[in-house]
Amino acid sequence: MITRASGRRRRGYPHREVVLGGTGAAGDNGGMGQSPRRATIKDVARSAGVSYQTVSRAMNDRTDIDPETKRRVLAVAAELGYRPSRFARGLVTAQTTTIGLVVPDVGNPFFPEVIAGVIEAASRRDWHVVVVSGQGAAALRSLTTQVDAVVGYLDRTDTESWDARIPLVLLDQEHPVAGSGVVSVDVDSGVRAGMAHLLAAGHREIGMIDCAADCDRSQRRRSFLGVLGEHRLDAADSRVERAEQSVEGGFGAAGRLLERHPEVTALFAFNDLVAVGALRQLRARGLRVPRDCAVLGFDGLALGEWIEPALTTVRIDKKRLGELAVAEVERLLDDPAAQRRIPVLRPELVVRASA
Amino acid sequence: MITRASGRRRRGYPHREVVLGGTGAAGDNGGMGQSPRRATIKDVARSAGVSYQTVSRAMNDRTDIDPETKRRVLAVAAELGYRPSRFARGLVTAQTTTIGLVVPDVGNPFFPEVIAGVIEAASRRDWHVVVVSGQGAAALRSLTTQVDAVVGYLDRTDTESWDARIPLVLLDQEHPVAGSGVVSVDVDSGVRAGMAHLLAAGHREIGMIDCAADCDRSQRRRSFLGVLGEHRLDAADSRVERAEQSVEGGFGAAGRLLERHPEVTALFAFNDLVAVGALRQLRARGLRVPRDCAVLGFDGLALGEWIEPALTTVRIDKKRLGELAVAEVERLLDDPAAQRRIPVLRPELVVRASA
DNA sequence: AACGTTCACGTGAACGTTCACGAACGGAGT
DNA sequence: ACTCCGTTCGTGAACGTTCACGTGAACGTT
Repeated sequence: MITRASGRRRRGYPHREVVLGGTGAAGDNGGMGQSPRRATIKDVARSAGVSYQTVSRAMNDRTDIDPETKRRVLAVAAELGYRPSRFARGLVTAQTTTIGLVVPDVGNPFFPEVIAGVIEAASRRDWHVVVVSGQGAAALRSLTTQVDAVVGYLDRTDTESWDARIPLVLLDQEHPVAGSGVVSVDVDSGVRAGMAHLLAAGHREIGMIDCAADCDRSQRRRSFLGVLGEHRLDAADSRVERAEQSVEGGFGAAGRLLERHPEVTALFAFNDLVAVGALRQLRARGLRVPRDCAVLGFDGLALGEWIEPALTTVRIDKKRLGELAVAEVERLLDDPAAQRRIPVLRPELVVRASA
Repeated sequence: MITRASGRRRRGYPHREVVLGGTGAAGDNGGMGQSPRRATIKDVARSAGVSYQTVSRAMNDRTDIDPETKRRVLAVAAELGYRPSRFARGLVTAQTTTIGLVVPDVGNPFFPEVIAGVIEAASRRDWHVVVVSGQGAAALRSLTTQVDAVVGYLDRTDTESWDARIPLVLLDQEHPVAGSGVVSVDVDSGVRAGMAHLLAAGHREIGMIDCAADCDRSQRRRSFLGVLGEHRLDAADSRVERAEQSVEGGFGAAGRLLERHPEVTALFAFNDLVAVGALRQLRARGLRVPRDCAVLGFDGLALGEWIEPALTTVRIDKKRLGELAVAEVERLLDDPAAQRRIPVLRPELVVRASA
């Protein structure tokens, strides 16, 4: 009963892939690999001599289909390279929500831990997570059409062109954007806990390695200088050195700081990565940690306990940060106009060997 | 004011939404937290007194729309909490391909680096990446309906129930699955390079910390024992201790190994995380590295150069691993029946302080 | 012989969006 | 007056899938 030869070719009207191809033609599908048109369920049906519904039944392991028919349909589907369109399917079935996650740099171990937290929280809700890395603004735009909401560790500049078409939850951003949610970290209390520890150990000459100038998170420095001021200590800005958020950045900044202020006996770092760099700088200069100079990190990365000496740090519960962000997304998705009550995560001092 | 109300509506017949709208539930939107039905473009159109096409124009910043109309439509859309369905949109516009990435454990820094590689390679093609972590089988199934292909660092057991509905590319899996692609790592040559380094340094009593028993990657051990045999050295299996792939696992396994074989002067670890654990164990026992006992890692994680002593290791170019995997996906997507030529990644010995 | 039942399969109708058209309108130009 | 044009908007028709039915055959039951 296979009478497919005649009905095979449809009309000669130009399929609109050509028009739309303008978007994709730019980069991908390089060279010859042009697939003229993706096989649809109807192509399979026609080729197998059945109706599209029967194909659907075969593909989805449904009943009401003869095993022999099913086998034949599946064979034809395989031969044609048929893959059901997830868009068409998603349109008619229950739509699983997908959230985007934007992180600036997967190289910094902080973010993988946040990613893990977000993924875990999302999968508890049967949600999916699209992770994009690299510079925010472009990533944001490309996500907007693909996900139901975005969680992002973004700078202020990245969110400037946000159209608020879908909910956005910012992680630890000191400058919230109108119409977006925020999960905040109580940096001030964290810095104070860390500084209290340093002061209690007798340190009076404390330097800080802050993030780079283009980073818009200044709470750590403000709290740092605030604490010094409250204790009537020299709160000169010159004791604050800026660094890229990397081991190399911390290494260099610690070097510059020690050149200018050899008297410092403790270093407070913007994050653990920078702290590790500082640690290496101190070792390179033959200084013992913590005897000659103590080092205090921030973030509480796992690697802090693997290095020597183990890093004293202010830990942020990244799993929980992710969970809170996802919960915030859920709230925003349910009711975009809901009352804003910013969840705040309180960091915790973890005393190890380095301070 | 606009005087178009009468002229524009030629026939006032109720759009047949009435049938659908008959679900009275749709009316009480916003009462409880439950959103009974998501607002569609037609809801916005009706509420704003325009056609759905005009709403579409407003939402997509298109021309052919009066600024005033646009403003009103957008206001209505915001009020109704309207968000365009990405499925409906994806159905009609160019479908951006999305790939899933399954990694067993985001806690192991190896995977974030692979993730970064995959994401980077994907974004070069304007693709999206859905990252799922945790146990494979369930994750795989949930992904199948959401993505166009899957890249996974999976065990054999995870892929057993794979239906091959969409392409699957396995990372460094020694047991490929029928109908899936593979990106392989030439573990043997890596192990040999590392062992050659140890042997050249005079080590003869070499122990190994392998992965746990339920891990199906045995190439490292096979090559390790093979090299020993070729050099007429004691290739006793007793010098191979198994460990969970974590710092703690390596710590414990190194302890057990040293108890049984105090004579070993070098340790070859399954991966860098395990190697770091071994390093800690050695330090805990007062042994100097590499003088008393050398340590050789595998993977080439960034953290290897941050610790003390810096870890000598066999580096896998994870960026490239991701790139190859994505390229493989592209090939499979283009032509599922293409000739199989497994890309092989050759690791490289990085000599640092620990061996 | 007439009538239910089950099995295997086909037929409209959605789902929500964008695209290709065409139409109404006002303001010019001749 | 007429045509012509640009602006602004609406009307079908896709896109590819699943769902709720409907249908015909084969088979048994009354």
